[in-house]
Amino acid sequence: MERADFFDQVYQVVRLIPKGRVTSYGAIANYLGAKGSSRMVGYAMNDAGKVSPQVPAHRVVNRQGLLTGKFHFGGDTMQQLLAEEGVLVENDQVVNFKNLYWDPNIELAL
DNA sequence: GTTCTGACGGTGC
DNA sequence: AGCACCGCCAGAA
Repeated sequence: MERADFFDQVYQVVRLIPKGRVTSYGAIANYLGAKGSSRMVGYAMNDAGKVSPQVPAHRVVNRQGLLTGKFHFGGDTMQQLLAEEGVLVENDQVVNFKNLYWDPNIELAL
């Protein structure tokens, strides 16, 4: 069995997020089949800064497109990283979120 | 071993 | 339309 731990699965998907795109915790959880356990996804992101390679958790936002975990990045790091990729963030919220939304269930077409 | 929290989401009121 | 509560699963105290 692959040690495809739930956390590891999350990292894989997040790393597949194309530059300039964002996704939601629920979308990832849903893709992993853990629909409803979106909290686990966010919790997994807690280790995103210690796993290798670093997981672009800055591309993962909540359903509202709000950078809920920006505080965990240590300030506005998350917002700046997104800005570097062309994702405008205003008021801790992704601009044109629905337009930049990247759904693994669709893009990865499982 | 038990209890609580946690970077969310959906439904109910 | 906005606010509140409950539910999912796993790790940490």
